Amino acid sequence: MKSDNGSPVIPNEAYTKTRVTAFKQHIVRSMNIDQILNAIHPLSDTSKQTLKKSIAEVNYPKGHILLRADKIETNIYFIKKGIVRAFANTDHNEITFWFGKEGDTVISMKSYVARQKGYENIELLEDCELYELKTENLQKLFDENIDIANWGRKFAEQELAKTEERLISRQFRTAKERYRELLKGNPDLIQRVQLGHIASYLGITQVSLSRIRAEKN
Amino acid sequence: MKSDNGSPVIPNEAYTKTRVTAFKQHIVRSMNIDQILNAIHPLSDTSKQTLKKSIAEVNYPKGHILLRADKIETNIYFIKKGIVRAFANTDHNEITFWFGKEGDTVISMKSYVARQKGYENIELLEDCELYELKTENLQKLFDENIDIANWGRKFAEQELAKTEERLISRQFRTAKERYRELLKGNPDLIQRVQLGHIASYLGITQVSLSRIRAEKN
DNA sequence: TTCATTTTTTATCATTTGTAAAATTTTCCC
DNA sequence: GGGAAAATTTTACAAATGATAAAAAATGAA
Repeated sequence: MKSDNGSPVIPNEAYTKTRVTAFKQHIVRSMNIDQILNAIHPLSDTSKQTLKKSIAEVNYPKGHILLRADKIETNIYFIKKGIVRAFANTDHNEITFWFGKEGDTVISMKSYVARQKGYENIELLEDCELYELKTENLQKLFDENIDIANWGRKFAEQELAKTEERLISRQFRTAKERYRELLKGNPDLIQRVQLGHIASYLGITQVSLSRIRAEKN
Repeated sequence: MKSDNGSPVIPNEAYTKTRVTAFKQHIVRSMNIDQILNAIHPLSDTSKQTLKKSIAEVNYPKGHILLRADKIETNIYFIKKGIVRAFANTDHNEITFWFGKEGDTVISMKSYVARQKGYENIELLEDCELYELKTENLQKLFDENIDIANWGRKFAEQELAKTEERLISRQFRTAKERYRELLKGNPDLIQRVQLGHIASYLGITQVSLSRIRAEKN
Protein backbone atom coordinates (compact mmCIF):
# COMPACT_ATOMS: atom_id res chain seq x y z
CA MET A 1 0.00 0.00 0.00
CA LYS A 2 1.72 3.13 -1.17
CA SER A 3 0.57 6.72 -1.23
CA ASP A 4 3.33 8.67 -2.79
CA ASN A 5 2.09 11.51 -4.86
CA GLY A 6 -1.03 12.95 -3.41
CA SER A 7 -3.18 9.94 -4.24
CA PRO A 8 -4.78 8.77 -1.02
CA VAL A 9 -5.17 5.07 -0.52
CA ILE A 10 -7.54 4.71 2.41
CA PRO A 11 -10.11 2.34 0.96
CA ASN A 12 -13.16 3.56 2.80
CA GLU A 13 -12.67 6.95 4.26
CA ALA A 14 -16.02 7.33 5.92
CA TYR A 15 -15.61 4.06 7.75
CA THR A 16 -12.07 4.81 8.83
CA LYS A 17 -13.03 8.23 10.04
CA THR A 18 -15.90 6.93 12.13
CA ARG A 19 -13.78 4.27 13.66
CA VAL A 20 -11.11 6.71 14.62
CA THR A 21 -13.56 9.15 16.08
CA ALA A 22 -15.36 6.49 18.05
CA PHE A 23 -12.42 4.74 19.63
CA LYS A 24 -9.48 7.07 19.07
CA GLN A 25 -7.31 4.06 19.56
CA HIS A 26 -4.02 5.04 21.12
CA ILE A 27 -1.36 2.54 20.32
CA VAL A 28 0.37 2.46 23.68
CA ARG A 29 4.01 3.14 23.04
CA SER A 30 6.83 3.62 25.45
CA MET A 31 10.59 3.70 25.21
CA ASN A 32 12.97 2.89 28.01
CA ILE A 33 16.21 4.77 28.55
CA ASP A 34 18.44 2.15 26.94
CA GLN A 35 16.39 2.16 23.78
CA ILE A 36 16.40 5.94 23.67
CA LEU A 37 20.13 6.35 24.22
CA ASN A 38 21.00 3.64 21.70
CA ALA A 39 18.64 5.06 19.09
CA ILE A 40 20.56 8.32 19.22
CA HIS A 41 23.88 6.54 18.79
CA PRO A 42 25.21 3.22 20.10
CA LEU A 43 27.22 3.55 23.29
CA SER A 44 29.53 1.05 24.96
CA ASP A 45 28.01 -0.61 28.02
CA THR A 46 30.34 1.11 30.46
CA SER A 47 29.74 4.55 28.97
CA LYS A 48 26.03 3.96 28.96
CA GLN A 49 26.13 3.00 32.62
CA THR A 50 28.11 6.15 33.36
CA LEU A 51 25.58 8.27 31.54
CA LYS A 52 22.63 6.54 33.17
CA LYS A 53 23.96 7.36 36.63
CA SER A 54 23.06 10.99 35.92
CA ILE A 55 19.57 10.24 34.70
CA ALA A 56 16.46 10.18 36.89
CA GLU A 57 12.87 9.38 36.05
CA VAL A 58 10.14 11.98 36.53
CA ASN A 59 6.44 12.19 35.72
CA TYR A 60 4.28 15.23 35.01
CA PRO A 61 0.61 15.61 34.13
CA LYS A 62 -0.90 16.89 30.92
CA GLY A 63 -0.77 20.67 30.77
CA HIS A 64 2.43 20.98 32.79
CA ILE A 65 4.95 23.46 31.45
CA LEU A 66 8.25 21.63 31.46
CA LEU A 67 10.46 24.44 30.16
CA ARG A 68 9.92 28.17 30.26
CA ALA A 69 11.22 30.67 27.76
CA ASP A 70 12.13 33.20 30.41
CA LYS A 71 14.68 31.12 32.26
CA ILE A 72 17.94 29.40 31.48
CA GLU A 73 17.16 25.73 31.50
CA THR A 74 19.45 23.38 33.38
CA ASN A 75 17.90 20.05 32.45
CA ILE A 76 17.31 18.06 29.34
CA TYR A 77 14.67 15.36 29.10
CA PHE A 78 14.12 12.19 27.15
CA ILE A 79 10.51 11.23 26.56
CA LYS A 80 9.70 7.74 27.78
CA LYS A 81 5.99 8.13 27.19
CA GLY A 82 3.76 10.97 26.07
CA ILE A 83 3.79 13.86 23.67
CA VAL A 84 4.85 17.49 24.07
CA ARG A 85 5.01 20.66 22.03
CA ALA A 86 7.48 23.52 21.92
CA PHE A 87 6.01 26.95 21.39
CA ALA A 88 7.20 30.52 21.29
CA ASN A 89 5.20 33.59 22.19
CA THR A 90 4.73 36.48 19.83
CA ASP A 91 2.85 39.72 20.28
CA HIS A 92 -0.45 38.28 19.14
CA ASN A 93 -0.33 34.57 19.67
CA GLU A 94 1.83 31.55 20.33
CA ILE A 95 3.51 29.49 17.67
CA THR A 96 4.13 25.78 17.91
CA PHE A 97 7.36 24.85 16.18
CA TRP A 98 8.15 21.35 17.40
CA PHE A 99 6.51 18.19 18.65
CA GLY A 100 8.28 15.56 20.71
CA LYS A 101 7.14 12.07 21.51
CA GLU A 102 8.48 8.74 22.75
CA GLY A 103 12.23 8.63 22.18
CA ASP A 104 12.63 12.33 21.47
CA THR A 105 14.84 14.68 23.42
CA VAL A 106 13.51 17.86 24.98
CA ILE A 107 16.12 20.54 25.11
CA SER A 108 16.28 24.30 24.97
CA MET A 109 18.86 24.70 22.23
CA LYS A 110 19.68 28.25 23.13
CA SER A 111 20.08 27.45 26.82
CA TYR A 112 22.10 24.38 25.97
CA VAL A 113 24.37 25.90 23.35
CA ALA A 114 24.72 29.49 24.46
CA ARG A 115 23.52 29.39 28.04
CA GLN A 116 21.11 32.14 27.28
CA LYS A 117 17.37 32.37 27.73
CA GLY A 118 15.65 30.49 24.96
CA TYR A 119 12.45 31.30 23.16
CA GLU A 120 10.79 27.99 23.77
CA ASN A 121 8.19 26.86 26.21
CA ILE A 122 7.50 23.16 26.41
CA GLU A 123 3.98 22.06 27.25
CA LEU A 124 2.98 18.49 27.94
CA LEU A 125 0.05 17.51 25.73
CA GLU A 126 -0.45 14.21 27.56
CA ASP A 127 0.57 12.86 30.96
CA CYS A 128 4.25 12.17 30.46
CA GLU A 129 6.95 9.90 31.78
CA LEU A 130 10.34 11.49 31.32
CA TYR A 131 14.01 10.86 31.96
CA GLU A 132 15.77 13.89 33.39
CA LEU A 133 19.44 14.76 32.97
CA LYS A 134 21.21 17.82 34.33
CA THR A 135 23.10 19.59 31.53
CA GLU A 136 25.82 20.41 34.02
CA ASN A 137 26.53 16.71 34.53
CA LEU A 138 26.36 16.06 30.83
CA GLN A 139 28.89 18.78 30.10
CA LYS A 140 31.25 17.21 32.58
CA LEU A 141 30.85 13.82 30.95
CA PHE A 142 31.56 15.33 27.55
CA ASP A 143 34.92 16.54 28.83
CA GLU A 144 35.85 13.24 30.43
CA ASN A 145 34.51 10.53 28.17
CA ILE A 146 35.22 10.52 24.43
CA ASP A 147 32.51 7.95 23.86
CA ILE A 148 29.88 10.21 25.38
CA ALA A 149 31.34 13.26 23.62
CA ASN A 150 30.84 11.53 20.27
CA TRP A 151 27.41 10.40 21.31
CA GLY A 152 26.55 14.04 22.00
CA ARG A 153 28.05 15.04 18.70
CA LYS A 154 25.92 12.51 16.86
CA PHE A 155 22.84 13.76 18.63
CA ALA A 156 23.45 17.34 17.54
CA GLU A 157 24.28 16.29 14.00
CA GLN A 158 21.12 14.28 13.60
CA GLU A 159 18.95 17.02 15.02
CA LEU A 160 20.67 19.42 12.65
CA ALA A 161 19.93 17.25 9.63
CA LYS A 162 16.28 16.97 10.67
CA THR A 163 15.91 20.69 11.30
CA GLU A 164 17.55 21.58 8.02
CA GLU A 165 15.25 19.23 6.19
CA ARG A 166 12.23 20.89 7.78
CA LEU A 167 13.52 24.33 6.87
CA ILE A 168 13.93 23.31 3.25
CA SER A 169 10.61 21.51 3.17
CA ARG A 170 8.96 24.67 4.35
CA GLN A 171 10.73 26.60 1.64
CA PHE A 172 9.57 24.62 -1.34
CA ARG A 173 6.44 22.82 -0.37
CA THR A 174 3.01 24.35 -0.16
CA ALA A 175 1.03 24.13 3.07
CA LYS A 176 -1.03 21.37 1.49
CA GLU A 177 2.03 19.30 0.65
CA ARG A 178 3.49 19.82 4.10
CA TYR A 179 0.29 18.64 5.74
CA ARG A 180 0.22 15.49 3.62
CA GLU A 181 3.88 14.88 4.33
CA LEU A 182 3.18 15.11 8.04
CA LEU A 183 0.14 12.90 7.74
CA LYS A 184 2.23 10.26 6.02
CA GLY A 185 5.31 10.52 8.22
CA ASN A 186 3.59 11.03 11.59
CA PRO A 187 0.01 9.81 11.29
CA ASP A 188 -0.33 9.42 15.05
CA LEU A 189 0.44 13.10 15.58
CA ILE A 190 -2.80 14.14 13.94
CA GLN A 191 -4.68 11.89 16.32
CA ARG A 192 -2.83 12.87 19.46
CA VAL A 193 -2.53 16.63 18.97
CA GLN A 194 -5.25 19.16 18.39
CA LEU A 195 -5.39 20.68 14.95
CA GLY A 196 -4.80 24.23 16.09
CA HIS A 197 -1.28 23.21 17.15
CA ILE A 198 -0.73 21.30 13.92
CA ALA A 199 -1.78 24.32 11.87
CA SER A 200 0.61 26.52 13.80
CA TYR A 201 3.39 23.98 13.30
CA LEU A 202 2.73 23.98 9.56
CA GLY A 203 2.83 27.76 9.54
CA ILE A 204 -0.78 28.33 8.56
CA THR A 205 -3.99 29.28 10.33
CA GLN A 206 -6.36 26.72 11.66
CA VAL A 207 -8.90 27.87 9.10
CA SER A 208 -6.49 27.15 6.27
CA LEU A 209 -5.78 23.71 7.65
CA SER A 210 -9.48 23.00 7.80
CA ARG A 211 -9.77 24.00 4.15
CA ILE A 212 -6.96 21.65 3.21
CA ARG A 213 -8.48 18.80 5.16
CA ALA A 214 -11.89 19.41 3.61
CA GLU A 215 -10.60 18.94 0.05
CA LYS A 216 -11.90 15.73 -1.34
CA ASN A 217 -8.86 14.05 -2.92
CA MET B 1 22.71 55.23 15.06
CA LYS B 2 20.05 52.62 15.71
CA SER B 3 17.40 51.20 13.45
CA ASP B 4 15.44 48.85 15.57
CA ASN B 5 11.80 48.87 14.78
CA GLY B 6 11.26 49.51 11.14
CA SER B 7 12.37 53.12 11.29
CA PRO B 8 15.09 53.58 8.71
CA VAL B 9 17.94 55.84 9.62
CA ILE B 10 19.82 56.40 6.39
CA PRO B 11 19.95 60.17 6.33
CA ASN B 12 19.87 60.68 2.59
CA GLU B 13 18.72 57.65 0.74
CA ALA B 14 19.20 58.93 -2.79
CA TYR B 15 22.79 59.86 -2.08
CA THR B 16 23.59 56.58 -0.39
CA LYS B 17 22.07 54.59 -3.20
CA THR B 18 24.09 56.36 -5.85
CA ARG B 19 27.27 55.90 -3.92
CA VAL B 20 26.70 52.21 -3.50
CA THR B 21 25.88 51.71 -7.14
CA ALA B 22 28.84 53.70 -8.29
CA PHE B 23 31.55 52.11 -6.21
CA LYS B 24 30.00 48.91 -4.86
CA GLN B 25 32.71 48.95 -2.28
CA HIS B 26 33.66 45.45 -1.24
CA ILE B 27 35.25 45.40 2.13
CA VAL B 28 37.95 42.85 1.51
CA ARG B 29 37.61 40.24 4.18
CA SER B 30 39.45 37.00 4.66
CA MET B 31 39.81 34.50 7.49
CA ASN B 32 42.72 32.16 7.99
CA ILE B 33 42.33 28.63 9.22
CA ASP B 34 43.30 29.37 12.82
CA GLN B 35 40.73 32.09 13.09
CA ILE B 36 38.07 29.86 11.58
CA LEU B 37 38.76 26.85 13.79
CA ASN B 38 38.93 28.95 16.93
CA ALA B 39 35.74 30.80 16.07
CA ILE B 40 33.89 27.48 16.01
CA HIS B 41 35.30 26.51 19.39
CA PRO B 42 38.70 27.03 21.02
CA LEU B 43 41.07 24.10 20.58
CA SER B 44 44.29 23.31 22.38
CA ASP B 45 47.39 24.04 20.30
CA THR B 46 48.33 20.40 19.89
CA SER B 47 44.85 19.37 18.83
CA LYS B 48 44.67 22.26 16.42
CA GLN B 49 47.97 21.20 14.87
CA THR B 50 46.66 17.65 14.53
CA LEU B 51 43.52 18.87 12.83
CA LYS B 52 45.43 21.22 10.54
CA LYS B 53 47.55 18.38 9.23
CA SER B 54 44.46 17.10 7.45
CA ILE B 55 43.56 20.45 5.94
CA ALA B 56 44.69 21.67 2.51
CA GLU B 57 44.08 24.96 0.74
CA VAL B 58 42.25 25.03 -2.60
CA ASN B 59 40.93 27.75 -4.90
CA TYR B 60 38.02 27.68 -7.32
CA PRO B 61 36.56 30.31 -9.64
CA LYS B 62 33.14 31.92 -9.48
CA GLY B 63 30.50 29.63 -10.91
CA HIS B 64 32.24 26.42 -9.83
CA ILE B 65 29.97 23.79 -8.32
CA LEU B 66 31.73 22.67 -5.18
CA LEU B 67 29.25 20.03 -4.04
CA ARG B 68 26.71 18.11 -6.07
CA ALA B 69 23.43 16.74 -4.80
CA ASP B 70 23.76 13.51 -6.73
CA LYS B 71 26.90 12.26 -5.04
CA ILE B 72 28.01 11.38 -1.54
CA GLU B 73 30.37 14.11 -0.55
CA THR B 74 33.69 13.19 1.03
CA ASN B 75 35.03 16.64 1.85
CA ILE B 76 34.06 19.55 3.99
CA TYR B 77 35.31 23.07 3.37
CA PHE B 78 35.98 26.18 5.38
CA ILE B 79 35.65 29.45 3.52
CA LYS B 80 38.76 31.60 3.71
CA LYS B 81 37.50 34.14 1.22
CA GLY B 82 34.42 34.39 -0.98
CA ILE B 83 30.74 33.66 -0.85
CA VAL B 84 28.73 30.59 -1.81
CA ARG B 85 25.15 29.43 -1.90
CA ALA B 86 23.51 26.08 -1.26
CA PHE B 87 20.56 25.23 -3.44
CA ALA B 88 18.25 22.31 -4.01
CA ASN B 89 16.52 21.43 -7.24
CA THR B 90 12.78 21.01 -7.48
CA ASP B 91 10.60 20.16 -10.45
CA HIS B 92 10.25 23.73 -11.56
CA ASN B 93 13.17 25.66 -10.24
CA GLU B 94 16.02 25.74 -7.81
CA ILE B 95 15.80 26.98 -4.26
CA THR B 96 18.58 28.71 -2.38
CA PHE B 97 18.46 27.81 1.30
CA TRP B 98 21.85 28.86 2.65
CA PHE B 99 24.64 31.36 2.07
CA GLY B 100 28.16 30.85 3.31
CA LYS B 101 30.94 33.39 3.53
CA GLU B 102 34.28 33.97 5.19
CA GLY B 103 34.55 31.73 8.25
CA ASP B 104 31.59 29.53 7.39
CA THR B 105 31.74 25.78 6.91
CA VAL B 106 30.49 24.11 3.75
CA ILE B 107 29.14 20.67 4.42
CA SER B 108 26.51 18.38 3.00
CA MET B 109 24.66 17.54 6.20
CA LYS B 110 23.03 14.46 4.81
CA SER B 111 26.27 13.11 3.39
CA TYR B 112 28.05 13.94 6.60
CA VAL B 113 25.50 12.60 9.05
CA ALA B 114 23.91 9.73 7.19
CA ARG B 115 26.39 9.05 4.38
CA GLN B 116 23.60 9.37 1.91
CA LYS B 117 23.20 11.57 -1.13
CA GLY B 118 22.18 15.02 -0.07
CA TYR B 119 19.83 17.47 -1.69
CA GLU B 120 22.27 20.35 -1.77
CA ASN B 121 24.42 21.77 -4.52
CA ILE B 122 26.96 24.39 -3.58
CA GLU B 123 27.77 27.08 -6.11
CA LEU B 124 30.53 29.62 -5.71
CA LEU B 125 29.16 33.12 -6.21
CA GLU B 126 32.63 34.66 -6.18
CA ASP B 127 36.13 33.36 -6.77
CA CYS B 128 36.84 31.48 -3.55
CA GLU B 129 39.75 30.46 -1.38
CA LEU B 130 38.87 27.39 0.64
CA TYR B 131 40.32 25.03 3.20
CA GLU B 132 39.54 21.41 2.41
CA LEU B 133 39.22 18.56 4.89
CA LYS B 134 38.39 14.95 4.13
CA THR B 135 35.47 13.77 6.26
CA GLU B 136 37.12 10.37 6.52
CA ASN B 137 40.10 11.91 8.30
CA LEU B 138 37.85 13.97 10.50
CA GLN B 139 35.87 10.92 11.58
CA LYS B 140 39.07 9.21 12.60
CA LEU B 141 40.14 12.22 14.61
CA PHE B 142 36.77 12.28 16.35
CA ASP B 143 37.38 8.72 17.55
CA GLU B 144 40.90 9.39 18.76
CA ASN B 145 40.91 12.89 20.18
CA ILE B 146 38.33 14.01 22.74
CA ASP B 147 39.30 17.63 22.20
CA ILE B 148 38.45 17.39 18.51
CA ALA B 149 35.33 15.34 19.23
CA ASN B 150 34.02 18.12 21.45
CA TRP B 151 35.03 20.71 18.90
CA GLY B 152 32.92 18.81 16.34
CA ARG B 153 30.08 18.59 18.82
CA LYS B 154 30.18 22.33 19.39
CA PHE B 155 30.13 22.94 15.66
CA ALA B 156 27.00 20.83 15.18
CA GLU B 157 25.31 22.39 18.18
CA GLN B 158 25.92 25.91 16.99
CA GLU B 159 24.73 25.16 13.48
CA LEU B 160 21.67 23.55 15.00
CA ALA B 161 20.88 26.62 17.07
CA LYS B 162 21.25 28.84 13.99
CA THR B 163 19.12 26.61 11.79
CA GLU B 164 16.41 26.34 14.42
CA GLU B 165 16.34 30.09 14.77
CA ARG B 166 15.89 30.47 11.03
CA LEU B 167 13.09 27.94 11.01
CA ILE B 168 11.27 29.76 13.77
CA SER B 169 11.91 33.15 12.20
CA ARG B 170 10.34 31.89 9.03
CA GLN B 171 7.36 30.70 11.00
CA PHE B 172 6.50 33.91 12.72
CA ARG B 173 7.89 36.71 10.69
CA THR B 174 6.47 38.03 7.46
CA ALA B 175 8.59 38.12 4.32
CA LYS B 176 9.01 41.85 4.84
CA GLU B 177 10.30 41.42 8.36
CA ARG B 178 12.68 38.66 7.29
CA TYR B 179 14.12 40.81 4.54
CA ARG B 180 14.72 43.67 6.94
CA GLU B 181 16.24 41.29 9.45
CA LEU B 182 18.64 40.02 6.80
CA LEU B 183 19.43 43.55 5.67
CA LYS B 184 20.31 44.47 9.23
CA GLY B 185 22.20 41.31 10.14
CA ASN B 186 23.99 40.71 6.85
CA PRO B 187 24.05 43.95 4.92
CA ASP B 188 26.96 42.79 2.76
CA LEU B 189 24.95 39.84 1.52
CA ILE B 190 22.56 42.10 -0.36
CA GLN B 191 25.52 43.69 -2.10
CA ARG B 192 27.37 40.51 -2.92
CA VAL B 193 24.51 38.25 -3.97
CA GLN B 194 21.94 38.79 -6.69
CA LEU B 195 18.43 39.45 -5.53
CA GLY B 196 16.92 36.40 -7.18
CA HIS B 197 18.93 34.22 -4.81
CA ILE B 198 18.00 36.39 -1.83
CA ALA B 199 14.32 36.13 -2.70
CA SER B 200 14.58 32.37 -2.93
CA TYR B 201 16.40 32.26 0.40
CA LEU B 202 13.62 34.30 2.00
CA GLY B 203 11.05 31.93 0.58
CA ILE B 204 9.37 34.45 -1.71
CA THR B 205 9.46 35.26 -5.41
CA GLN B 206 11.72 37.85 -6.88
CA VAL B 207 8.64 39.91 -7.73
CA SER B 208 7.58 39.92 -4.09
CA LEU B 209 11.03 40.99 -3.00
CA SER B 210 10.95 43.82 -5.51
CA ARG B 211 7.65 44.92 -4.07
CA ILE B 212 9.08 44.91 -0.56
CA ARG B 213 12.15 46.85 -1.63
CA ALA B 214 10.04 49.40 -3.47
CA GLU B 215 8.07 50.36 -0.37
CA LYS B 216 9.04 53.78 0.82
CA ASN B 217 9.44 53.42 4.56
C1' DT C 1 -26.93 11.25 29.81
C1' DT C 2 -26.94 16.39 29.64
C1' DC C 3 -24.99 20.76 29.52
C1' DA C 4 -21.15 23.86 29.12
C1' DT C 5 -16.84 24.37 27.04
C1' DT C 6 -13.54 23.61 23.65
C1' DT C 7 -12.34 22.42 19.10
C1' DT C 8 -13.19 22.25 14.27
C1' DT C 9 -15.48 23.58 10.13
C1' DT C 10 -17.79 26.74 7.02
C1' DA C 11 -18.71 31.17 4.85
C1' DT C 12 -17.53 35.85 3.45
C1' DC C 13 -14.53 39.35 2.30
C1' DA C 14 -9.84 41.65 2.44
C1' DT C 15 -5.00 41.11 1.78
C1' DT C 16 -0.97 38.95 0.36
C1' DT C 17 1.61 36.47 -2.79
C1' DG C 18 2.24 34.22 -7.26
C1' DT C 19 2.41 34.06 -12.51
C1' DA C 20 3.36 35.98 -16.79
C1' DA C 21 4.95 39.43 -19.65
C1' DA C 22 6.79 43.84 -20.64
C1' DA C 23 9.79 47.71 -19.38
C1' DT C 24 13.81 49.22 -17.38
C1' DT C 25 18.35 48.96 -15.50
C1' DT C 26 22.74 46.84 -14.87
C1' DT C 27 26.52 43.95 -16.20
C1' DC C 28 29.74 42.17 -19.17
C1' DC C 29 32.33 41.48 -23.24
C1' DC C 30 34.20 43.10 -27.62
C1' DG D 1 31.74 53.29 -25.74
C1' DG D 2 28.26 50.18 -27.87
C1' DG D 3 25.38 46.40 -27.82
C1' DA D 4 23.86 41.93 -26.21
C1' DA D 5 22.69 39.39 -22.26
C1' DA D 6 21.36 39.13 -17.61
C1' DA D 7 19.15 40.99 -13.67
C1' DT D 8 15.65 43.76 -11.65
C1' DT D 9 11.44 46.26 -11.47
C1' DT D 10 6.81 47.18 -12.83
C1' DT D 11 2.17 46.04 -14.24
C1' DA D 12 -2.08 43.42 -14.57
C1' DC D 13 -4.49 39.65 -13.25
C1' DA D 14 -5.21 35.09 -10.77
C1' DA D 15 -4.78 32.10 -6.87
C1' DA D 16 -3.83 31.26 -2.12
C1' DT D 17 -4.10 32.55 2.48
C1' DG D 18 -5.64 35.45 6.32
C1' DA D 19 -9.16 37.65 9.43
C1' DT D 20 -13.43 37.47 11.36
C1' DA D 21 -17.74 35.67 12.66
C1' DA D 22 -20.78 32.11 13.23
C1' DA D 23 -22.32 27.29 12.91
C1' DA D 24 -21.40 22.53 13.83
C1' DA D 25 -19.13 18.89 16.14
C1' DA D 26 -16.51 16.83 19.75
C1' DT D 27 -15.04 16.65 24.47
C1' DG D 28 -15.27 16.58 29.39
C1' DA D 29 -17.41 17.03 33.86
C1' DA D 30 -21.32 16.61 36.90
